[in-house]
Amino acid sequence: MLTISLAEPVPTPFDFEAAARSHGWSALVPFTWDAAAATLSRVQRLQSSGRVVRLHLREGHPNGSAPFVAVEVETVEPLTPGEEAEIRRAVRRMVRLDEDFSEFYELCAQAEGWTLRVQPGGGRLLRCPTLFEDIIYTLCTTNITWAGTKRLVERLTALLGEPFSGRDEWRAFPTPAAIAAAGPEVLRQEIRLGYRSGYIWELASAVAEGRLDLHEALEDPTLPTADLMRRLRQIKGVGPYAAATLLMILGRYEHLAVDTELVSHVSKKYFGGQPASEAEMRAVYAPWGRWQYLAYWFDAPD
DNA sequence: TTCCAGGGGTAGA
DNA sequence: TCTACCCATGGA
Repeated sequence: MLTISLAEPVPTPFDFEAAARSHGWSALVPFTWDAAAATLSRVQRLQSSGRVVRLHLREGHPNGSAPFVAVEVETVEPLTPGEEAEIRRAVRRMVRLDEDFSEFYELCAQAEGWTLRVQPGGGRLLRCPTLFEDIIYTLCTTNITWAGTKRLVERLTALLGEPFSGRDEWRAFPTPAAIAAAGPEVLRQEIRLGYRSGYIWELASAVAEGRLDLHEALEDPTLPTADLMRRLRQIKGVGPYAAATLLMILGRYEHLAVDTELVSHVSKKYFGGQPASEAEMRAVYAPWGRWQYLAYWFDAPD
């Protein structure tokens, strides 16, 4: 077994722990968060080669040099340059090293009467290495408790994910091809994805067969958000909540994901525990414009 | 037993 | 665009 160390440069300010932990994704396998070591780990199957590696990310502690994310790669064989490049891209995507939050920070500094829990360098919400994985995670958060979401993702990974170095307990998130090959009945009866089974199987099949290129269709920074929203809603199983969540994943924060958590928070904090209409709830965060998802996300409970 | 969860599709208006 | 109604599963 080899351990290869990489250092990925980060923008300033940057808060690694906030990036890893502000979003619930870090609690979904194959992510694990080690609080004592402040380390985010993930078993990862590299798309370029099919090799499965383990990644361990933590904050670099430079002596006078530029800050970085320290990446340890556990691998059975040395990495090719292509594999190393893929890992660096995955790290940059996961903790959003290429996203500019300066306007959001300025708004936070000027926002009187708001108590947003954002530290300098915060605001980054963890993503998966690929959009496909983010979409499956998101579909597993609809109409279910958070404990249920964790169970679904655990079973999906345990049954269909590829193990790292023969270790059953360390499996990568399943590929579209593995989910497609399993078929909707396995998803329904063994992984117990319920009514999500058909949606997830359809999406995985479309990606595996090359009928849908998620990166090409949805990760185009020049595409207007309204068009992105339309494309996301064409995915079966993606409704208003999931689409807004995925727009957040894509770095577009102008739509609120209205779910029971948001309803509960807004009712308690702004309406004295009384019910409010969706329009009234949206109006609370409307002043934040294209940053309203983050304003809600980091809004202090009371 | 019943309700409902970090909702969404479909049909019908 | 809005509203009923149905959809699987599991915890409370």
